[in-house]
Amino acid sequence: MEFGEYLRKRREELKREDPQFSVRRVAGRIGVEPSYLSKIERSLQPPPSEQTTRALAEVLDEDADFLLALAGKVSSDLAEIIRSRPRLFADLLRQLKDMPDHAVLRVVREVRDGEW
Amino acid sequence: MEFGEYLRKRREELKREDPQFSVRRVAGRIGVEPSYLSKIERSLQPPPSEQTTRALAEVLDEDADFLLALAGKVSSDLAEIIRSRPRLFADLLRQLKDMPDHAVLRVVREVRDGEW
DNA sequence: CATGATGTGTACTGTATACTACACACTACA
DNA sequence: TGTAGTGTGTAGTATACAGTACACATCATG
Repeated sequence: MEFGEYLRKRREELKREDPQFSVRRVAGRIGVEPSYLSKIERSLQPPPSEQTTRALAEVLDEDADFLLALAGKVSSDLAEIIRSRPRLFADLLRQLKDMPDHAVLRVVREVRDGEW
Repeated sequence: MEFGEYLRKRREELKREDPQFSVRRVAGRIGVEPSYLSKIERSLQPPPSEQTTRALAEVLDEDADFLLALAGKVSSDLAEIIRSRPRLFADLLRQLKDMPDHAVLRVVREVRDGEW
């Protein structure tokens, strides 16, 4: 699903329970013009900046990394991590690229549990 | 060290052994104007596009991921990997962010050697 | 039935990105 | 001494990014 399409679906869903989730109100809360948000939701504009996407994620109670991915972006803190040790993390990611989720999760878990 | 500074150092180093590595010749090989490359090397221009940075890496026999990192960028194939499973890889990277190289390398090695 | 809120269309803006084009002064060397 | 090559300065360009500003028609309701 596209970014705009997803956004509209999610916002409409929340709006059914709470009229606060109108285009205008949400636009107000994230600090952009209503017409701009409207266009984004209908894919007449490309996804907004990382900052605005993060604000949207917060308001719509969505995961920021997920929403940024839909927007075709990668969180700048992740980019920063990679840039700090590019060869190391590049190798790691290319290695894990096609591994099933559970295998990757195992790495996360083992590292977190300090088995190193 | 900055991108431009590094570039110049590396090119000059190669030039000492081979006059092919003049600003003009290198610019020609990577497909940009000499004055543009000159300005980049003196940090009068920001680092070039990913494509041009890759071409530079090839000509200067440098690691592309390393050079892209110096340029403040992340390889688009890595961004693509993250975007394919954003929450998974975001967790992974934030978890490994402060781990020493050898710990991460151990993961890379074990995955490569098929112990999964 | 007036009033407030809603979604959207049109037009425009400022800044950044990623360069090109060309002229110029200098150097090497045949 | 002229000619080929070198590095660099100035000026300009096309495209993308990230929006704003405002008017308009529609809808709901008190």
